Amino acid sequence: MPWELDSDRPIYTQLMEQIELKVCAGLYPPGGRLPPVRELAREAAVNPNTMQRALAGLEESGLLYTRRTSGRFVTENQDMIRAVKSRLVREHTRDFLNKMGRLGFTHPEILEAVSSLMEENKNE
Amino acid sequence: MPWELDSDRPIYTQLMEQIELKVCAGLYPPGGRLPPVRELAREAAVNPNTMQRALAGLEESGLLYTRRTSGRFVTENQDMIRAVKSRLVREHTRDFLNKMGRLGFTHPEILEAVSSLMEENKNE
DNA sequence: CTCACTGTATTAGTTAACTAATACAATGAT
DNA sequence: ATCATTGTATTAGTTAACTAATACAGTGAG
Repeated sequence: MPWELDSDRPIYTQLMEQIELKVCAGLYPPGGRLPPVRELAREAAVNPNTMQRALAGLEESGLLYTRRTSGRFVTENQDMIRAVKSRLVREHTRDFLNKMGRLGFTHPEILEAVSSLMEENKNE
Repeated sequence: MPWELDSDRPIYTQLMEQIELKVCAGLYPPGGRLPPVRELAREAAVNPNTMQRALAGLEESGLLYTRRTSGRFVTENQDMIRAVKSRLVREHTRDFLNKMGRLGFTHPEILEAVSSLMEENKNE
């Protein structure tokens, strides 16, 4: 299946986010090998150069590393992965609180809104 | 002060969001007149054409309307404004739950994360 | 009437993102 | 040794977003 890509932000940014997410979720386990650039690009329905750029970005941050001719791998450093995950949690939560706050919601009201939407989607 | 603009998404989209937000928050009250395009553009530190595009978008959705030579106004239809606000709340909450879910968080864990970040920022 | 102010339209130019099509070098299996 | 596979680099072309600089038309106050 093609990846969920939004047309209103740079593709390579979204690719970085999605790969980061897959690593945090354990879909690409620590030390594990990723599919080749060309295959990832095909999978995401994206030009290989774009995927290459996304991967290079994640490599810069240390989450991935390359063995020149044998493939690209997830870091074995589980602490780093945990740190990325924590960062994402904080960012998402902070952004959410910020957006709701700007809409005039108080903290208790926010909790209420979250709970009620959870109730609605209990089945998932 | 210049508006909070992110460089990784189209400016006019962000302008639309921010104006929408100001309307929902009552900063631009129902039926009220907005500042002229040129002034809004100056305020946001953006080219007038870009601001014009954003405003045209919001007009298309019905949230704003124009009296050709005397200015641009917020709709008097308070139900529409309430509807927009509800939509935003739902979208933000849904997105947040989705992101946290992908990171492997259960519903109780999400509530916990929100509460704890609220505690941290009680002062705001 | 005149003039400043309103929204709108047009034309041109810049830049970044993305696609496309290759080419190269290193490795490892056969 | 050969050859397919790996990541990487290069060059070119397209498109959308944004800026820039004007020009136009209607309105309302003086």
